Amino acid sequence: MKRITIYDVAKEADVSLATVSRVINDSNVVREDTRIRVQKAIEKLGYKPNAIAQGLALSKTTTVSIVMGEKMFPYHAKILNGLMDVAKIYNYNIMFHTTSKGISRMQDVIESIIKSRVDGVILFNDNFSEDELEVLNEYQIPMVIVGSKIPETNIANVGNVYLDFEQMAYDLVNACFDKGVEDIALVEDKLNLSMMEQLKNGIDKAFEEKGKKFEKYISYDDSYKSSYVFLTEHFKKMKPSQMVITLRDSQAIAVLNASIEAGYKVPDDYELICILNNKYLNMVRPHISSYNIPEYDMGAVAMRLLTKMLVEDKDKRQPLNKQIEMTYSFLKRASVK
Amino acid sequence: MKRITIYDVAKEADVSLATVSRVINDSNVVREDTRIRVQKAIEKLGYKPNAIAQGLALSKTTTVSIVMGEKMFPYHAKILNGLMDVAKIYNYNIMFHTTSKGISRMQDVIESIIKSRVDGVILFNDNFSEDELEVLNEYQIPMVIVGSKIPETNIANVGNVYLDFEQMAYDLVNACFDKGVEDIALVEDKLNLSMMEQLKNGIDKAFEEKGKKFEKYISYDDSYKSSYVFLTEHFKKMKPSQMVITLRDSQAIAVLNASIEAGYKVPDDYELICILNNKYLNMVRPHISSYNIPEYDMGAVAMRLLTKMLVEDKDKRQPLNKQIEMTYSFLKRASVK
DNA sequence: TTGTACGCGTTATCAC
DNA sequence: GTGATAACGCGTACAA
Repeated sequence: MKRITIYDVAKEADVSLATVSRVINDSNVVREDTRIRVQKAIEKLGYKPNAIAQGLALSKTTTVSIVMGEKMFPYHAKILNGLMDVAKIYNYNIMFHTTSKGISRMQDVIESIIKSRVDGVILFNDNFSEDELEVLNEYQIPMVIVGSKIPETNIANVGNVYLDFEQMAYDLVNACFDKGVEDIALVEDKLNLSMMEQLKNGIDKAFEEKGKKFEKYISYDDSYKSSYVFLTEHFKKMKPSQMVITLRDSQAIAVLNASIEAGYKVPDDYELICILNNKYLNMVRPHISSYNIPEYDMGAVAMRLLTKMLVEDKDKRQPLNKQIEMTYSFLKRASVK
Repeated sequence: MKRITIYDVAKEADVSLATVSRVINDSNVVREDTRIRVQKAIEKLGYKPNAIAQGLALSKTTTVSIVMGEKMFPYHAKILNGLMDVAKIYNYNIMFHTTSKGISRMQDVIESIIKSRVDGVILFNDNFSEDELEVLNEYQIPMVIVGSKIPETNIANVGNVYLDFEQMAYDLVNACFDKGVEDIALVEDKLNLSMMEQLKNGIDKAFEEKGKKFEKYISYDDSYKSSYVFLTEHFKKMKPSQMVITLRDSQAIAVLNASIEAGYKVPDDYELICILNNKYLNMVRPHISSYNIPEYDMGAVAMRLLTKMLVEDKDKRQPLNKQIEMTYSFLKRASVK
């Protein structure tokens, strides 16, 4: 079966291809009866415009790339839903790229993004360097980084939709101080080191202001099969801090299980908070406290920001605010007093 | 900054664009010194071939679409990893589409797949009808369906990488019968009705062969906030079956929590199995038994099959086996005796 | 080995 | 309102 083109439709409807093109693109200069004739021809032949040819002719692909660490999949699910839903509204196609840790595959991803001539890029703040942003910037590809706050940069055309995790941690620690809780631990998550750093910065700052030094950053090397295995050992030797903070459910539940099996009780012996919320925190006993993060909205806002950036050139009325901070709230559950 | 094209490179290297094209595509007919000259020009100008134009010239986009239900993201993460890794090996780009339940957005997805002129499609066996496959087939788009077994179809160009969930359930129930366990329940999962049906078919078949009828299909309507809420009520009124089977972790953990809180003990009072494995099954107590499903491999095999199908026309040596059944094994954990 | 010219399927700018 | 025709950027027979 021959791929049918705009020429075939033109012949079938006995018009020129220009007219067919007009019908496709809803140009209102075409007479009603010819429009109908063309529509019928399109129907009859099952014609679908070739987006590739359109892309070439318009220098616009109506496609945006999304780049995500391959292990972050389950954790970014809701953000992705937000991204996809808004993309659908604006009729954007999505090219999806994953980066694997270790070997810097980010280079390859960037390469294919540039070759694909996508109109814009959404980056998760997992794993990329400023240099890599610089490359995308040279090729004039607008991008939005979603997740955590990125450092000040002089790269143009970069948006950022974020939560201020540093502030979150800072406030949390100060709230602890107010309650007289000063023995605070933070469990490392190797999957998202940039977020860990921001949390740690916030905690450090709070401690410093108190004239103290934060020293309970719980880290472990890869020789442990899992954080649970490590923590089981850990709690044999020492008791949990008064307040234990983790980033993801896995670490939180590992802390909970390991400590319970070591004879500790939550929240009587210590309190536990997991920064990133998900349903599993409610499936364990006691339920683990967390933060209500507007994940879906972050995705939706990020994609909407990107679409705005894509039309910014043509539509230079007012400067676009490209730094959007999202808000959160604390979800108090049984794991804290 | 002007988008630089193959012409710019040609001028810079003082050759024709044909030669540049040859260098890009590793044609070995080009002399070494001119190749180097061209390479240098490419470097200097930062030229990246326009994949859109290539796609138009070659009628080939080197892109495949992946279609998935938007809620299935966390559950298909590993399959997706397999898909992405193999796609990367073959240098395929990925267009990502999600379908939402309710309003049949699948139509829109198919529309954009056709327009995009992707070379092939990977479909998760979540939510699509035979009619929709038929449309893709009319447009000659090779596709591979991954997940569960699809019914016999006379649609050409369809591959299937699957687990035989019906057989799995059938074998499981018979194993129960052998142990004298005949009171078996299956908890519904509305997120994946096609898999549920296959499981139910297997159970029905085993019961029928025993001259009995399977009647404990535990279903609940959407008025319940969650399966946990429903099950909490449920176990107040009746005790768990000897063997409870669920599809996903959420239901399994809901059963576990609700039953424990109702005073039952696992596996003493009843046994529990969750078909789809994941790490959370090991985070609850007791650990929930499950099946070891080669998810990553399913993705990898599916993508590899698709790439083979894409070159099949040119390379018609032997018929390709497009029905690939994957194997699984039982993961016995503390939730069974 | 290299260059010329055409085709890939559209959109947009002209004329008419 | 409609129809030629030149882009868009590249691959590739064919010619040189």
